[in-house]
Amino acid sequence: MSLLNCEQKNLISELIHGLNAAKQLQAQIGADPSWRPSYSSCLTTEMKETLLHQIVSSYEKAILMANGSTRTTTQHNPTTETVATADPLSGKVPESPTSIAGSPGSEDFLDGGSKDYILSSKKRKMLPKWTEQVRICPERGLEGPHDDVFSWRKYGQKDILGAKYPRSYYRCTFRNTQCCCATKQVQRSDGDPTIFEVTYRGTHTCAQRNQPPEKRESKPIATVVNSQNDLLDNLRTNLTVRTTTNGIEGDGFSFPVTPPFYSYESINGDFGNGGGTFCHHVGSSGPSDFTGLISTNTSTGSSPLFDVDFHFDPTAEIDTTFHTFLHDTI
DNA sequence: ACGATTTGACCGCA
DNA sequence: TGCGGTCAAATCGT
Repeated sequence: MSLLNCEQKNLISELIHGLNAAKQLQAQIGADPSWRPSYSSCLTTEMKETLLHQIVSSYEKAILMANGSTRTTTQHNPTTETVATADPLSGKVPESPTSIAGSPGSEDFLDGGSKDYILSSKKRKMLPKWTEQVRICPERGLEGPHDDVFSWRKYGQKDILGAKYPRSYYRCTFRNTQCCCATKQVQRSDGDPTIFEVTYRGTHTCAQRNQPPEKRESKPIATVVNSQNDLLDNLRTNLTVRTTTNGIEGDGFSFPVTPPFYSYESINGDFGNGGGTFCHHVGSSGPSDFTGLISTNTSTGSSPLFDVDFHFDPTAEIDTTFHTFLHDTI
């Protein structure tokens, strides 16, 4: 498989990941009671907000991947933090998560043994990194936040200086078989033992995320109370969606920087300054169709990443909107 | 037998 | 040189 095709595959996977989160949210709002009924009993408002965040994260990662796949150079940034703040189109662009993680077929994974470790040691620093604070449900016990939908394999544990609890290291179960180099670190909070800080590195390139959640090994016992993704936050800030109707350019909008990302508001197309909502309420008379160009703000102008035919229904729920995006862009 | 976990050792970086 | 991250052999569980 070529690198490009692999990145396209990952892009689709990312979008599907978001779709699955949207479906879970759909179940929570009662639109689809058949979706994981056992899961709903443990969900709180915070968890629903988390699902919303997963949707926007997948959406943003997909955009970032699409941006990365359009470039032919393999410029590396020295640190993850630099990646998070780089201008996606200025030439100082970060590797897309897919490229950073190393696609199957890239030189990272053609090497084995100690050489792979030596190489990955440097490249690991360039992996996208974000941290979530996960609170375990007391009724499920204190065995740890093994709640996310991916299958992880523990490969180490360390006592951390100044920390009351040891830090556990996990990698994707399919690291070897599917060249998925996603890792996570889990450490229990000193202050509140019911809270685990989970630091993720790299995005999953394995097939896990393509599977419906009920088919994965999943123990939904935790509630994410806060999450941060520096890379995607910056991308969100720099994103603007330009809209046109019948070739006439309309008001653009940006993605909100602070939650609620998806709360629906009737703001009649005012999405300026990043303070609007994702759902574009074109008017009060009903559903409207228009074409959206997703681009990034740069000093040298914007380059469209997608030509997207949106169909926004002002009465629709967010998952419908995201679903529409998936169907219209792939 | 095979996969997952544990744990001491090793390595790179600040 | 100490700390964090990872390796890999030993051990455990199914």
